[in-house]
Amino acid sequence: MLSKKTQYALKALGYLAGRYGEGPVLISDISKKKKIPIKFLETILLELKQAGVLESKKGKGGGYYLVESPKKTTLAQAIRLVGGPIAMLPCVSINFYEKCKDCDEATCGLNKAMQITRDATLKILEKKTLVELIDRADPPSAKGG
Amino acid sequence: MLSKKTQYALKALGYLAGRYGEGPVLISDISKKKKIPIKFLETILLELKQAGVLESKKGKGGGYYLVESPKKTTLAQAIRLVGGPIAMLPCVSINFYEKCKDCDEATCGLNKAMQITRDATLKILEKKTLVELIDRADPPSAKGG
DNA sequence: ATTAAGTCTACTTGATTGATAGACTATTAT
DNA sequence: ATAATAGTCTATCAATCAAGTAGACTTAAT
Repeated sequence: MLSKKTQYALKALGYLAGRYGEGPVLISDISKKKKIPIKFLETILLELKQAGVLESKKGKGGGYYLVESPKKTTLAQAIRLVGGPIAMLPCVSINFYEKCKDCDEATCGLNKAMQITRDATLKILEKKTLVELIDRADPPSAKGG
Repeated sequence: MLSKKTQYALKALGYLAGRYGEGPVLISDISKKKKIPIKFLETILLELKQAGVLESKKGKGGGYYLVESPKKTTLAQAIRLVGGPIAMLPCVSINFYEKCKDCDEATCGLNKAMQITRDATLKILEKKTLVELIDRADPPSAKGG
């Protein structure tokens, strides 16, 4: 299960993806539209900025925006930025690998099964991008309504 | 990430799968061979018994054993028994479904992406069984060593 | 200077995780 | 019967993490 934080991050990224190219978007705007507690959202966006996917501008006319086109960032990348591992076990994680303390990976059946699962998951999440997260009920340049 | 508890459960099930048909296996045996804290293991095995996959016998010659052949229980079932959902989001879970409070599933891109991921994961975990978890370095009827 | 808006530090609260202790109950063998 | 064996139940504990909140601080535009 993805944490609430990760879910919020993905929602926020999806919203910013829909506003890509329109300049900075207010935290408060994202918070309202995506129903994310604003203070919590602040810390998440900051983290995403420090990770390099977002940029920000302070002061009037400020806000957050995607550094690159939404199609450049995959869902796998996005999840890892805030949510950590995608694999189901540390001994099978690519980016957060940790050796199993008490078992031999060469002979461990669980390890093998989870590796196969991880590969299948990654195959999907590395193909999908932030573009997928743009809400169809939330058009790119909505002016009215 | 699977919790420690779930990992322990899968290891224990794998061990019992390798001993299937040999009668009851001591908790202390599983604990030693799989390096699982015995008191923690007790609660896990009890849970698995209450879920119906294990049976137990008290007193001398007692222990735990699989109710059915290991090939009858899939990894998906095993994980759900102790670890809860397999899906990455509640709104996409089959066995632990919860409606998204603040978004419409019909138009939510995240929902769609996670559904596809879930299907791919399940396709694997519903095909693999406890047989896969039998340790190749831990032969079914080891007498020596 | 004033206002707008992001940034940083520091909590708080509650739940979950991982683990342990000890008493209790059922079974087997003597 | 009784002792030994082995699972069962109740209770607890410390540590961590998740989720959310508060408020002071910095930067930029007008």
